[in-house]
Amino acid sequence: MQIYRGFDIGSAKPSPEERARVPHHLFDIVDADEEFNAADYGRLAREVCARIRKPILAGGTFFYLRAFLSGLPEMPGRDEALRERIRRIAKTPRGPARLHRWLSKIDPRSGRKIVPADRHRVERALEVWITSGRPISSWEPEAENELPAVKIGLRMERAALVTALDARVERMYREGLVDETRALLARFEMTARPFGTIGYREAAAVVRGEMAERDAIEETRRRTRAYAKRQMTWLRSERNVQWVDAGNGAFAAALRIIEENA
RNA sequence: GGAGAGUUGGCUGAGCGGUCAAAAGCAGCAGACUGUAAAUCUGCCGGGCCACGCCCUACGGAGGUUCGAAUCCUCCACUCUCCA
Repeated sequence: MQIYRGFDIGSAKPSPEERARVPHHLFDIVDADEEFNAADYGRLAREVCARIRKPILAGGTFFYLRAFLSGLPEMPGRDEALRERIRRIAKTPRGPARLHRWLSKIDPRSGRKIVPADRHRVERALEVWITSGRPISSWEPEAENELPAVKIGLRMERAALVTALDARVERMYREGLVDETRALLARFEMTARPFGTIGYREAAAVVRGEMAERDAIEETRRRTRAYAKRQMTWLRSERNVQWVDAGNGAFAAALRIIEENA
């Protein structure tokens, strides 16, 4: 989210002061209507990190982290025209089931792993098949060549986390998330990707008069909590994570871990 | 004071004699994650078991009708709307 120019409040970008103090990279690098994905991020991040002595990655988009640390298999990229065709089929009555049957036929392994309702994954798997003639599951991830890194996971008691999350959403709306969204909607199509994300999806509904701000805040809080939970799930299965309690001592504890591993 | 509507699992809310431990959504918990990833999706979700079957407790309370009730009847309690 923070790669998108103009999507500042809802993506909780660090302030200009913070960014002046510590050089930040790969923030504000694309507009909302430009195509950008995890593979792009992984490539760019590797380039940037090669120039930096001690790069620190901060964030919770762990798929992007993986794309950076481990890289994604060398398979075909995104084909917008093709995706459009697949999506058209998906919109027909029994579309999703048909697409999934097709997938199961050309790639039984993916058919088993991906459920028909998971439209993004069904779409991508078919896209890879159509453009390359190879099932997506035949591309093995590069074996164990993860970039060396010290992984520090912040940990917080659930109740305190929820309180902090709620306050964060409240603050975003107070700081003008709806106005920011209105201005962005004037520049980009409503279908642009970032308008579908937590915070912006609801703020956009407010701008369009489809949702009361109170309800939008509630919905954004809900989705934020669910997102935090997904991040925890991901982090729990991530290997070699060193856990640090969030709060006052966190920074010092993290530094200690980094020095020990230097 | 009169007329009507309602009381369902943590919440919202279906059900209107059996197939109901009770739809659906939310919340909660767990999980997945190969180019949309702050996206997309999955499972569990009253309790207890020697668990693909059984037991217990459940649909405001107490009785009743029935082979059988969340569903019908009676009374009670509470809530809401309208008329006074």
